[in-house]
Amino acid sequence: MAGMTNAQVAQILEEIAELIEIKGEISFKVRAYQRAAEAVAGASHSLERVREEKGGLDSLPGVGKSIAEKIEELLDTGKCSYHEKLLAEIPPTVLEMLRIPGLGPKKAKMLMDRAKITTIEQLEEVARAGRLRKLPGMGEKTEQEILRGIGHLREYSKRTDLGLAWEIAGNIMDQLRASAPVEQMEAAGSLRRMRETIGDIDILVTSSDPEAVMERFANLQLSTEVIVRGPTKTTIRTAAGIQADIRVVAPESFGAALQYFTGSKQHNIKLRDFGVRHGIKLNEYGVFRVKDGKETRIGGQTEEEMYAAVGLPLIPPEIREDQGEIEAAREGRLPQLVEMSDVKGEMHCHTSWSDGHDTVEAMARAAKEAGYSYVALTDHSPSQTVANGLKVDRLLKRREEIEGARKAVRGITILEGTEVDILRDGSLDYPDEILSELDYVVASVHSGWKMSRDTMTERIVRAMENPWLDCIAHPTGRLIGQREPYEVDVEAVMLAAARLGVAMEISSDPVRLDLRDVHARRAKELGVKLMIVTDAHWPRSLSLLRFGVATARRGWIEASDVLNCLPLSQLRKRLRRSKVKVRGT
DNA sequence: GCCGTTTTCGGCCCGACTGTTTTCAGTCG
Repeated sequence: MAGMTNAQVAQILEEIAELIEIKGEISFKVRAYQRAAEAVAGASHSLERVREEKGGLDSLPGVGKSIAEKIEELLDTGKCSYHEKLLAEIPPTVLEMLRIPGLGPKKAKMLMDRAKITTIEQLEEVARAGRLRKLPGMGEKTEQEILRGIGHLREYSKRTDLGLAWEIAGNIMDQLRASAPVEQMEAAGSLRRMRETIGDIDILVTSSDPEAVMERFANLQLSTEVIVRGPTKTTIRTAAGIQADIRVVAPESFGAALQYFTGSKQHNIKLRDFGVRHGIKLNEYGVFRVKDGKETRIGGQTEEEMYAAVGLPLIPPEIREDQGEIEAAREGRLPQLVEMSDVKGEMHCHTSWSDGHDTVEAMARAAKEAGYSYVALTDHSPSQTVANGLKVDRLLKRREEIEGARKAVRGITILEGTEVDILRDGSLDYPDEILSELDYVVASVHSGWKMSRDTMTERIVRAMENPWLDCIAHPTGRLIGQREPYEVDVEAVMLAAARLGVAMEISSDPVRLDLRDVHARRAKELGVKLMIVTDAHWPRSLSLLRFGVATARRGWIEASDVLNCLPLSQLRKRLRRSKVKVRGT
């Protein structure tokens, strides 16, 4: 049993694409592997399940006979002989060289063939010696660009998390609005789709004076380097490392450009392909009817026009990932995605009784100001000594304070909750009689991360069998860019949640986003109800909700799938504990 | 290598910018 994850298989397919691109295979073959890699990475089932139960591997879009065979080999043996054969010709260090901005497959091949350069270190040495410029297609500027690119790669090799990218983009747009002649302005790209990490920030504007906008953008305070400076496009590197692009487009093309630059690439390819079949051409300037070789412009000012031209309703940016959204739009079954305003209460936050930074009353007031009608205070349980977890005596003292706050803060219901630890053996960190007295119990793993996959899965499922457990918090424990998820069979946990009526969280913290988008989508299929929460440790973190809602939207989640979109009375009836009480009394 | 409302063969999205070029290839999104 090789036990490869979808992500691992996707990475190998992606590597095959890069390797054959360096070899000089036709671009369509390269794209076929890239497309297959994306389909695998975005699949909502494990590849094993797709193979056994879901119509076979070649049912994935972009996966045919040949690639399906390679995936089978990977699943069965953990290796792919084609991949290994390619790696014997092109060392993996050459793939690392492709990460250098401005260095693509063609130059990599030339470097390998003409100068025996196969590592970043060799490349750096040759460039520093001023010998790179003597190679064909290279010059002094390319040499410098490559040296800069190597430096940058070392400094900032990772994508930026959604939270930071959102902040920087907001900052840039605020400054431009205040000091440049911009009219319409929107961030496009993966930021608009709210992906969990962002490669770079894309901003689109309309302006009567593009040059002034370019100039202002290039000179923003957070710009550390101007990488491209054209009449309608400028790219800067920001102090945080992430690059930002701005493009000025004509007002009549704003919708077309926004659609185009929002992507995803695969969504756009499919949409264009769909357009071509209807005699419609879409590009970043507009949408055109093509007849007898002549093009007539029929729209482009708004995104709605772009989609309408091919007979589709507007598809929300978060689901433009070529994961069935175009087909759904065509058949009139696009989901009505959950919105911020649908969320009626916060169901996971902390106070200064454990590791939060503010009092019960302050958190309640903050939740009320955020527009909520209820808030569950879920401080940690005793095992979380580092987080000042509450032993039973302090839990009871907190209860008194909550009762006081209920009188002091009107207009919001304060729920007495806990985030109880799931101990190593799967038991919970409070006795049942205590858990039964609370309004709400969310449980999570905070210790013993390095268990085997099976043991961890059993541990969590066992915890869920406790009838007082209402919800599982941040189910995979990952911290994006900092800590890998613990080994756990998410599918098995979700199946247990469906069986037992336990809800699962989407944690909105942009470092967590856990459950992630594809898991949320699968949870919905299985009938698992979700909670979108912030896990706030101080009042201002309540605003992180937007990232959790975005993640839910990326998972095709509707308000009816989310328990804390319900009014409190209905929420209470849907909590797992309500069923215990009915049976028990 | 994949795919099918024109197709089981012959297509496959397309434009901007840059650098190194004497007219265009490579990279990027």
